[in-house]
Amino acid sequence: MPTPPESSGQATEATTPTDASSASSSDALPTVKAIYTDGACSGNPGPGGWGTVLYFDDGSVHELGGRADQTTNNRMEMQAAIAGLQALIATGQTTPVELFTDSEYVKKGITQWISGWKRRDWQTSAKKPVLNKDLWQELDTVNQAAKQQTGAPIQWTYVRGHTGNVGNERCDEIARAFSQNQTISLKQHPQARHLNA
Amino acid sequence: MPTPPESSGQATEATTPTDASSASSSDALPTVKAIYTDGACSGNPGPGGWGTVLYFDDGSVHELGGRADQTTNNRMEMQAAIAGLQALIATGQTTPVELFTDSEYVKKGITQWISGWKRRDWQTSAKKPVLNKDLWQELDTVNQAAKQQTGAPIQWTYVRGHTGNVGNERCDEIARAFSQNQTISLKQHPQARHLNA
RNA sequence: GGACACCGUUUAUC
DNA sequence: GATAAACGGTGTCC
Repeated sequence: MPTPPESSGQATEATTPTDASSASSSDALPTVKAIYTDGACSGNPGPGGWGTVLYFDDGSVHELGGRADQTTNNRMEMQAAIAGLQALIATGQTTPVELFTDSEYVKKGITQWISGWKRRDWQTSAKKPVLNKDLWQELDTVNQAAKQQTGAPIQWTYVRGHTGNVGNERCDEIARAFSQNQTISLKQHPQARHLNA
Repeated sequence: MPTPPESSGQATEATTPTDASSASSSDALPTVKAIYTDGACSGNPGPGGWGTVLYFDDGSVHELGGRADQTTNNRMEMQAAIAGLQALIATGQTTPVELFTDSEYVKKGITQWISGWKRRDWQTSAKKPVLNKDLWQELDTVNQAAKQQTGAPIQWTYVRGHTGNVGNERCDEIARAFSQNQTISLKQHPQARHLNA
């Protein structure tokens, strides 16, 4: 089983169902209703992983994950969101989506703080350089592209971590598995294989 | 364990080694090479603490700390420096010393700004009264006395805070402990007990 | 306008 | 216990 490449949206060990149970035999993808994301990092900084799950309106799901050898918790949280939005964009979907994260850093960063950072040329309110600027810009790009394509801004929703939320727990599982280089079976939508970056 | 008195150079809970390991059995103090200082203040203004470490040329150290119920960060930074120079003077040492602080306020205040303040009768360049004049005058006095005694001006050196500098980090620990009224063991040089004001 | 420091808060990751 | 990051504020000076 190949290890997923560094820090890229990548699916490992798809369950390869013999047939799509809920998607009938059509080639059309169901609609993405929700995206869950989470990041993990052993040591922080240290080896990290991220997990993302797309929930479709027919009840099916598509799971993604990735890793980085040396990273931080916050970067992995961002990567998870970037991968989710990239996959969403790849579906060509034109209806709005809600994205769930347990990171206030990611949620507030993309919805509140980023406008100030642009205004101040990527300086924090304390006049220090904004960290993870590369990923913030990437996230900003896909966030705007998703808004454009779906006709509505991504609805960013914070969910408290480790409180039993099924979507969040599953992403946590995926993220942690990738961060520890463990193999994990990702549920992959048969009509969504092309979403794996 | 008694709480140290308000705002005085005071040692708590000396390690009371059975013997001075590196100072042999002589009564002579080793030479102070460096003095580190730091201040802390919960709330700012609020309860504050300061920490000072004298580093001797034989590798031994002598630590000091103190607190104030209601003060500011800058006053505590100044107190730490005053205590360090008072202790230096008490040793009777006649060789030059370097003093490290992470406060540009203290460093520039004593090395650059104070001459202008005296010239302008303790008015800032904006014609407002210089604050903390009491401590500036005290610091000026010990700074000059130390220069006189050691034969060279104190070398005031700025060190960036929280960047892993061992001396600075230790002073930070002491200052914060005193500001929060926590007990902390100060390493005390056996031949330097009299340095505790 | 600039600089340094000192806090307070929040979430996550270990 | 510690790190990763952001926000808000004060203490002080030039």
